[in-house]
Amino acid sequence: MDKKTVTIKDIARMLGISKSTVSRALSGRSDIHPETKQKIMALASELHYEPNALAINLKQQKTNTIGVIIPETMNRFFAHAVGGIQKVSDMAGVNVMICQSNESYISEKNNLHSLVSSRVDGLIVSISRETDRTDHFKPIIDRGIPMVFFDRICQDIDASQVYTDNYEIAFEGTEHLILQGYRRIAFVAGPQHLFNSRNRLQGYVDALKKHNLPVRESYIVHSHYRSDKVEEYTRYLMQLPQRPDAVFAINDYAAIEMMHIMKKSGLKIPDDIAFLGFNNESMCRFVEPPLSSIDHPAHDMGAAAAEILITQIRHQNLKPENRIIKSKLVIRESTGAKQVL
Amino acid sequence: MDKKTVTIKDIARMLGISKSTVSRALSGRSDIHPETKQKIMALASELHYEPNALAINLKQQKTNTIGVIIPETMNRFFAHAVGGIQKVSDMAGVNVMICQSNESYISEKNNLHSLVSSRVDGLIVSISRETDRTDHFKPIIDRGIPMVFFDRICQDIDASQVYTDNYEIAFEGTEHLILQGYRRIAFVAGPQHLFNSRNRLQGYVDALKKHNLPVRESYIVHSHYRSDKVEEYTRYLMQLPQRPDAVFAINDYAAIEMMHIMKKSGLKIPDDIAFLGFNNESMCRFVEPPLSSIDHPAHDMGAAAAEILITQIRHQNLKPENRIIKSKLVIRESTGAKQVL
DNA sequence: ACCGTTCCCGGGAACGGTCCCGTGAAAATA
DNA sequence: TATTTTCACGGGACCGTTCCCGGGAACGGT
Repeated sequence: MDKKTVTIKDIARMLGISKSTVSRALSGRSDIHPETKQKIMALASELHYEPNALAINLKQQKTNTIGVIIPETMNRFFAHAVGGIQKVSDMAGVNVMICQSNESYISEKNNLHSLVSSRVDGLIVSISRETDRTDHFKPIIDRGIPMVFFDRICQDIDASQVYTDNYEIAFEGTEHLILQGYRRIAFVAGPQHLFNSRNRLQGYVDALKKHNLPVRESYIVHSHYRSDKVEEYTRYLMQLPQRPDAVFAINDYAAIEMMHIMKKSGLKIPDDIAFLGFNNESMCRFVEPPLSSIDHPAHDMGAAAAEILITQIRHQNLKPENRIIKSKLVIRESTGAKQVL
Repeated sequence: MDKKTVTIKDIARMLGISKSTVSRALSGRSDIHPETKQKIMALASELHYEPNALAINLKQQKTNTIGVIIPETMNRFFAHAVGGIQKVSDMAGVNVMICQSNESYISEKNNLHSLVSSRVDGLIVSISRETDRTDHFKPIIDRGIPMVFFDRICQDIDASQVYTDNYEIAFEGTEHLILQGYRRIAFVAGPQHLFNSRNRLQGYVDALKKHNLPVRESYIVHSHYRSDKVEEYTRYLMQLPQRPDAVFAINDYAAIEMMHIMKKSGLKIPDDIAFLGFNNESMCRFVEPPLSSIDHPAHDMGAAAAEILITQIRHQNLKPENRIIKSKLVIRESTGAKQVL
């Protein structure tokens, strides 16, 4: 019934010894008589002693904790990336603090300050869709705090980056649609200040060019990653004079919802129109028809980011590393060959 | 290029004043000359001073942070619950540290100690599927640290609880199937040491009894929440001499995968067999046919848990509160009326 | 008997803040 | 002018640890 939390000093007092000795016993250092250690350990566990991490971290000048800032925890891609981060961190015995920016620049900045204030040993960041500058990261990197960006990276900054071969895979996906016989391929793009989105769009454009297909502005939809706009731009695409016969969407959610709307309007998939998504969410397998998608290695990216960060924390002054994780095109029925009329 | 992090003492030295004064300026207290304050603030922002949260929290004996332990961040239910927690916490200006137990008792215990060591002001917990005892929570509650359990709650402990009306909604769901004409209703149950799972199963059983239907053990599958067993028990149910004509599954993932397997085997849904899930995941709308489900108010539960916890932190010694959040049956085509032969 | 080691342990500064208390000067009041 | 009040700031203990340093006891070797 003692509301007071027990400290090392309490244990010392109760045992009539100094706090130095207690500290030695609890932190498993040498220079301690086995019997004394035994007594200390026994009392500590009896009193449910919990070391004060704040005091330890303050004294040690490190927290054994890494900070993670992602746009959204509810987004499956980031949830899986966090899974990868956690897995690697757990094995290395480091703690993880997760913050979400809710796709807001202000929140991202607040999270950043909060984590730095908590003296995390390093940071893993995937920037928000609003973030179009990097001045908030600069002073932190200058301070020597290791930092790794992943997926939504920041090119113009001197830090490690983990990302996928967006250009190549977008090219490959588009080419797949072309080879299946589709010619009027629409593209649902992400925010163009993001490195990823730009690269994906470029991959799409270049694949069209390679096959001498026209690049029509009207076929490129700017979704800004907003799920509440899907219906709007789906209707837009459907009522174009030359309706697209394929859609390459920035993520599976958009693709699935578009597919659903078009199906209800009587279009046959993949005969009338094909769909290709991004992320390879588990539900791709279960929708009708199963959705082809780009397998975006979220878990591996998170794991890679954590690996790089932890080695950078352990070995000072390593130079930034860029690591590219390969994506994979997963073909299902939604991009089955176009019906030849 | 100064690797050293700047402290309050550095600022004091550079300005030729005492650290007390600097502290007063930065923490926005009174008793400070405006001009002095101005100078301090200017230098602080120039040097990118970041207060050391460890030192502050150590001195203040509180961290303004709550700890959250959930089984899995990748699980959409918990991801949404965390969303609710974050929302309420953000508005109240408190930080959130999230840990996942990976459905393991050991990890849960480690997370708990880690958070208590970090001196969180309170805890929100949803226990792992392995956790069948509560002795690790007791000493923490005795210490006076506020704690709120949600969804996967711990009945035999003197702490606040937030959960849904599992019994009632399972009853209602089962009754819905019966009223639609289904008679041989299988149930995919969760681990029976969990309060929720027991209540849901009981609701199912009582609904059958109310309508004078037999409760057959062979129709009750124990999934232990393991997604890798779905195919196995689906096959089991399909080859029963009296194949079920409806399945009430513990979650949507299981329901959707079962539906997929049965469809491939040529069964018609909902004519041959109906499906009812749990959680109302977004993909329920997009599968074929759309899956009826129980809308489990994840976000609201998280928000409620955070609300209760924060008021308990702010006002000492409140008595534990139990809050029940209502679930809702969402009817779609997968439980359309049974074909009358 | 003396000295060097080894083994345990205690004292106390330090980590970076907060906050109580004290104090000198200026301002207000008598 | 003398006294009180206000204002602005400094000194220093404290939060709970770690860790360096120093020292006494026991012990072995000469």
